[in-house]
Amino acid sequence: MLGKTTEYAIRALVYIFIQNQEGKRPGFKEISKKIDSPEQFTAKVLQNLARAELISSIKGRGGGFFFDQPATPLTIYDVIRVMEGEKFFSKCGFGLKRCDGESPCPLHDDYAVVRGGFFRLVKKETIQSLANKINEQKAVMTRL
Amino acid sequence: MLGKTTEYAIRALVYIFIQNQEGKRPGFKEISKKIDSPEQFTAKVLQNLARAELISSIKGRGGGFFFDQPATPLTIYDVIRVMEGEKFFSKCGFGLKRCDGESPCPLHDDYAVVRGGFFRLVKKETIQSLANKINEQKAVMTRL
DNA sequence: TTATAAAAAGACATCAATATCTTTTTATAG
DNA sequence: CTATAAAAAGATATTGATGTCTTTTTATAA
Repeated sequence: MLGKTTEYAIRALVYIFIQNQEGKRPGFKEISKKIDSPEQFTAKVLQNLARAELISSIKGRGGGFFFDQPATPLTIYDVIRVMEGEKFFSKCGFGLKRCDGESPCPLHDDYAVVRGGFFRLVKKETIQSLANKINEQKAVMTRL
Repeated sequence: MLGKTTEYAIRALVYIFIQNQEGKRPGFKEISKKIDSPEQFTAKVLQNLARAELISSIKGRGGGFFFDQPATPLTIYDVIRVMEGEKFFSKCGFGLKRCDGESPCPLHDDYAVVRGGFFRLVKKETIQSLANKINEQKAVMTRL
């Protein structure tokens, strides 16, 4: 479904958010260790997230990654949009270049339902809500 | 969602099925033209589908691709399983190597619902049902 | 039995996603 | 001001998905 790069992004954001709650600003080495992702590649992903202004970063001693507005919910939808692009949510399931109610592919109607469910999911869940589940030990961050 | 290769496979199967209904056995050149896919690559995809016994093929003059048992429904699920592998349906949405009710990722429950919807879709729809929609002009095979 | 048509097979080629390595820039501590 | 810590940037590498080209095998028709 999502590319690895997007998965790293979501996991990294959740980890950063949780660390921020404790007043810390983790760096990419720590993050990659904790979310089980390749170190340098994670640095690139974090760079992209910072450029897209989903997070902020500070260079130099004591630097790291953090949320400027931790109270503002950041939906998984927003993360996917930044990482995968907008068309991710509209691509035809049958592979047609164009596909709509006017001249639909044979999967169009059923696929619209499933996609709608996915859309609601990523609009409902946020980095904050995922972090809460982990804080409340209703979910885990990693697993061997 | 699905890889291009799988999309070509599904479109090709639907086209072959429709042609078979008219007593014809299309070859890969005709198929690739009609489903808008690269010619040689489509030949490889068809080879794989034949090796997996989802279709049969005949070499030589008058040869081409066809369904041995056109009356036996072939689900989209079966096609995806052959093309993408079984794990396609169980991969964790958050990217964890293992993820289940015991120690779920923070997307687990919501994701299970969406995936369930997708699973029902691909188990319900078949090459035959897609072909019917096209025959009845309720859907189209390609679009520029 | 030879020419032809078609799929199968094998070898490459290209491109995007994923990943690593090195150098540069920036900030802070001492 | 110098050493150090950290992110940013640039260059390169690897891998898997996608795509092409050439040769081989198989079947049929004439």
